[in-house]
Amino acid sequence: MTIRQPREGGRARSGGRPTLEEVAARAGVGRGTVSRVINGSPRVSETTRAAVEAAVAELGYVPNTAARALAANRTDAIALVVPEPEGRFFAEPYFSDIIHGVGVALADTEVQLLLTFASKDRERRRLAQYLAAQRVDGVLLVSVHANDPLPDLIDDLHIPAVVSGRRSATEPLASVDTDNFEGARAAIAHLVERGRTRIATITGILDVYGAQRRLDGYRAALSAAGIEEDEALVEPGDFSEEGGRRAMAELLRRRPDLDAVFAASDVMASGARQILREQGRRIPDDVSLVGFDDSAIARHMDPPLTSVRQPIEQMGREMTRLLLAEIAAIDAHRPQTSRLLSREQVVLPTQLVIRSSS
Amino acid sequence: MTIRQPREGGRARSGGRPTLEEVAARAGVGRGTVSRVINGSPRVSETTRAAVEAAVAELGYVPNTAARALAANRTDAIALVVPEPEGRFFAEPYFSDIIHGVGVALADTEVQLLLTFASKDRERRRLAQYLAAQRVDGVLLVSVHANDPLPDLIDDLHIPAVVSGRRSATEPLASVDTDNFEGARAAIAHLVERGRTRIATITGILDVYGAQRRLDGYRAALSAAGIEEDEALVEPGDFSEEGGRRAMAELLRRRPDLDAVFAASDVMASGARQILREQGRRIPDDVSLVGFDDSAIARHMDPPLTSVRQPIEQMGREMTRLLLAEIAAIDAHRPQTSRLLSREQVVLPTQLVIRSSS
DNA sequence: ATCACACCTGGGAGCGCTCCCGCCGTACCT
DNA sequence: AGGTACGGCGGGAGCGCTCCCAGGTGTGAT
Repeated sequence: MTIRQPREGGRARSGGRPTLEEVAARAGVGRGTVSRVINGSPRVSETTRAAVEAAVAELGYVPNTAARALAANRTDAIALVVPEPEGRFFAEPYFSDIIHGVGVALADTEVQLLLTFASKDRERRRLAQYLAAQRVDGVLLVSVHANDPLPDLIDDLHIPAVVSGRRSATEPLASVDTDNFEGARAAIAHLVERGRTRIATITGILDVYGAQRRLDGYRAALSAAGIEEDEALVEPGDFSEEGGRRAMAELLRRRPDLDAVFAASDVMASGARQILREQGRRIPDDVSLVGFDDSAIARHMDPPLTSVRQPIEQMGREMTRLLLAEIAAIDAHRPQTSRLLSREQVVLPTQLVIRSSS
Repeated sequence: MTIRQPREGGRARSGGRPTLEEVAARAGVGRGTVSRVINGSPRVSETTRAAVEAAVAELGYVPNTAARALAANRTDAIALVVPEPEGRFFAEPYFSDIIHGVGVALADTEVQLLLTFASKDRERRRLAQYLAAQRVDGVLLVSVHANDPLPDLIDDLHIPAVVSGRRSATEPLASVDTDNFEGARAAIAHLVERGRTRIATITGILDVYGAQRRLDGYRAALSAAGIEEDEALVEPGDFSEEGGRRAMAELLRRRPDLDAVFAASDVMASGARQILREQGRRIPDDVSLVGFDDSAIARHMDPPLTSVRQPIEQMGREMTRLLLAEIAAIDAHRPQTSRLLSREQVVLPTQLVIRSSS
């Protein structure tokens, strides 16, 4: 007969960290009780709780997340998935604000945020694997294009998810979006009020639903003002500065008499401004310029840019709130209960910030 | 006698994902064999391997990371800890490049990168908890100040860690750094060569070791050139644009006759340039300007900025390489083996990129 | 034909936790 | 006094995996 040696508690790295059982022994209680204290269950007497807490403090006990995840089937982590290359991620203040909002919403929870990039196809596949391996309880998806298969894939995996910016009018996932239509409409109405009549627009990438909605708002406002549409005044951009320059040059070529430009992003407005300057147009005397996002660029532009503010940080907060709610809902569900997830669609208002460019 | 119902496989969320056991049954082999195949062990016959792989594919099996982490005591994840507020993180191209390098080094591993911010004290504590909970196998620390307790804390936890930028000449942790001294020395030597003699410097935050080294290099180069030191030509900045402006103004006030400025970062150089312009100094005719980092700012400045390039992406790669090596080393160690971690110190060379500002 | 040895393989034990069943004791009712 | 709740608690079972031992099978040497 062979006596098996106990396995030496995993790898050397475990470094002899205390376990639940050790805390229980120290406090003179059972494992279950310690677990209840750790998880804040009310079904523990005050005295016992105090004893356990003392033992936890003395031993410097920290629950092992892997064990907890395995036993409870939850990870207390959510992922923010960015389907863009790192470069763009860092370039756009948008992401910084979103993350900040998420951070705020997570501040008084125990939930950890993971950042994941998934621009290339290979990374996509890895991400799918990652999610299937149940490493997170839910997913926040930002900057999703209309034809991106990722959201549906995530949905198929039955992983709670919230997207920022609907992909279409009938977004099947829970989403948080800003009122792009109304924001654009207000911007144009403002230009009309200023007496502008030949108002051009540089659109975003139109397979992004929000960009499409901004264009819709532009059109609606013109028609409401009784101004006839003119396709020569609409030029697609790609949300980049270079795209803004290109589109602006093209618009000026086609309609040298334009008297206002609505760019679907501040970055594009900045590009447009360069071209206007180069061609000797004064802003706002000759041409009014309005952007979208109200980013730092808008405030620092010369002249300061009128822009449509999106409450991006709030979007981050809302997304997180929705996601945590979805996760909680699933947790509460027993299999027999019918699955009526909210799939809430939140639309946040925009606000026109008027500066001297218009 | 009561028959206990089996526990229904955790929560509803588990969504009936296949387990190792199910794959084993399907392939007609034992658990151990499937595990070996999944982990690429060579001790499996070709036929068996094929059968298992088929079963894995059919069932769409993905190993559960929590279970694996618990059993093997490793998570296959590392954390990049940024002890700065999100804002600065996004503002500095530095981080973007580091992350890119890390991504490259991780590309053909199964290791996942987590991004963590820990600027405020509260976040620090949470981070410590997080790390103690063994959620990552190791930590990359960037942008560490000399007096930051975080690294030592992490070291006490016996978690493998690599810092970017030593905190002192005798950094106890493994580290990757650039040769700040030599970079600064070369920049000054270049200015001397250009015939400049009254060379000022705007330093970084001097409790950052790298900033101190740049100042040391500045001094060494001057003394090597036989130029007498003049403390009126040294003004501390804080790595910000505003700090650069402030320091430049102060330098011009004290020494209106200066003929060159070496700024310890491109951002500060950009601030300095504004003040030089405002005061009517021509660059480089009246004053030569040199920066540090060779960031995008340097290339886009008017005139383009001479700057010391740091191989930041390579730093990210090196850091990751060191960290993975440390983790592997610990993994291989049995407790009885003495702990001789390398604690390697890598110093990467810098390169002076000469443009028209000098 | 026998033995030694390699190579594969199955499955027990255990990682540290959560969940839940059922026991114990006390307080309250009849 | 006995019965009945109920809050508090202990500990068994199990989450899905890895590790490792022992056993089986096949090969080549004796």
